[in-house]
Amino acid sequence: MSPRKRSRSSSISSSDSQPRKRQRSSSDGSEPDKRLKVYIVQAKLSADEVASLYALVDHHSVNESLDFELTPSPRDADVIVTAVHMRKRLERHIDWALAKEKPIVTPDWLFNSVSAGELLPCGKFAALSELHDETVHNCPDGDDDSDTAASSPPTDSLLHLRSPSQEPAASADLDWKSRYACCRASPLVCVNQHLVSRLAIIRRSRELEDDKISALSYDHAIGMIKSYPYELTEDRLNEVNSLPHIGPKMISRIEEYLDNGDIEEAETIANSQRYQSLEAFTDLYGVGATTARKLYAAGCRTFEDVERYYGVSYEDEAEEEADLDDGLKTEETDDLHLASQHNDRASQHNDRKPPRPLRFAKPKIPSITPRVALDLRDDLDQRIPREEVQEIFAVIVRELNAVRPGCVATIVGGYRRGKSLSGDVDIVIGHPNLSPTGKQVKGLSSRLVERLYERGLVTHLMYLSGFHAPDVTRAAHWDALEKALTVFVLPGGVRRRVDLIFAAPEAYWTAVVGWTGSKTFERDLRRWAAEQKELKFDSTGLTRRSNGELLVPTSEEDVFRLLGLGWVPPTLRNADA
DNA sequence: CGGCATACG
DNA sequence: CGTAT
DNA sequence: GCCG
Repeated sequence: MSPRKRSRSSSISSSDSQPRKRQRSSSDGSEPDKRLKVYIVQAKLSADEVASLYALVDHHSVNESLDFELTPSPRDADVIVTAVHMRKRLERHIDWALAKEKPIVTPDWLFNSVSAGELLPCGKFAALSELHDETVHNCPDGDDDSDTAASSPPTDSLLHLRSPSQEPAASADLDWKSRYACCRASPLVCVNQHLVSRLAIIRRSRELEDDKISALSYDHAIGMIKSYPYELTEDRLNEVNSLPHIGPKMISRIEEYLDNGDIEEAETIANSQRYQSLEAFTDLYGVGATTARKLYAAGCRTFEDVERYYGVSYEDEAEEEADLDDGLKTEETDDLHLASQHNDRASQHNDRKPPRPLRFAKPKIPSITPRVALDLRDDLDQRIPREEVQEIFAVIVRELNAVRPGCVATIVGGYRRGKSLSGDVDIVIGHPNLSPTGKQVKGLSSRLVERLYERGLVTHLMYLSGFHAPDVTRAAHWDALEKALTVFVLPGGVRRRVDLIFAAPEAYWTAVVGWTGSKTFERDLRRWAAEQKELKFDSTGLTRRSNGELLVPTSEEDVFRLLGLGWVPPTLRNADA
């Protein structure tokens, strides 16, 4: 019942000079330095909103005049933040009786409180009108006086929130002439997108033909053009010619494009049987460029050929199969009772209908085999609309909270960069309240995946990992990251690739940055860290090259700060074609 | 002329 | 060799 | 294929 009164004002913060405008009216003083516990209902929040809110709470968890902390359970919360506005919807996350005892506010309350530098009255931010009065009464700011004082600067929080379209201003020191993609603004679609798409064909061909270095050069050139802010014309050629990563070869490509509206080699490649076949084969999970070339060399041109190839080889031709199997991943993980691999003929039957628990053993989650990959292709090659990404995310968050309440999750990958259609769903899951070294982190991945499998939501497990730090100094954090690459399906839906990345608290923000992409953006982040800052950046974190010191960012912006980089919003990290 | 991101199964 | 960004 |  009693709303927690914050009584902390003895801040070490130097920026604390400003007297608090609004004193705790009823400072019962009994509460010693209690931080304001915030529970965030993730439902109906976009990945960016969740990330922003988390950043906000996290950033203001120490050393600020406002100090928040995340709480795993709504029961312990001093305030509940949600974008849900309907009772029914909220009841799926919070018991109604409990809800009546708490202030239930919109994310704007948090944002505006932070910009105002004080806890604002809740009245204007009640998430459910039905609970307006309770919210006002339980508000952690002064006691009541609902909306009167809210004349402050409430609206239009300066802080970023909302959908990816309403990003915060990109920082001023972005420079489209930089040789690092992480210093430039790369929109999803650029003004010279058609040229980019032509170069991307050549790039892809180089990759399929195992010319990685040439492919890399095209990646760099494409990245430069993606962030070049003007439409390319003859009179801009000089300028473009002086850009990093644009050399003689690229310039000649561009000139040809300006002259003819296309690039001949790109056309030729795109029309070639070989390119089309290789491209198609690599759509199969587990088939990369090398295997694709092998299949082509073996005479395959279409999926039917591949189907026949594997089908035949599985039934009858053991020898021929051995060759290709080398290129297809298959290893058993004991942890999770993976189904036996394709080498085990007996497992071939259970492809399509997974969740049939065997009587005596724990159910085994089917893993990837060439046969499975062929069966999954029809589903997995369909792209995923943003709405469904959110739906999948909601389900995962729901199940996650059943397995371990209080986890924080955010959608990363292409979705976060603003793509309207995604190839898969990438979710970074944090454990804000688990101790870094605690065992509670470990195994969360398998427990969640098992649960999803039992409920028929996960049909296959392509990959599962714990994390092993390469560095001795990180021995204590050897389980800082776990990955589960799954095939996920909503009831009656299309099967989708869903990647779950579990990050220990100290690795959370680097994991978010690392998994938001794009690929070229990430490579350049690492190059920048190494070449310009003597830092090492990987998904587990940032380390100082000299002494191996692990730097722990407290927000996504902090990652950029620590790297000495200006902020690049996720939607401007689309350095790839 | 060496290097090009980084790690894991 | 494959996977991920 | 381009950079330092």
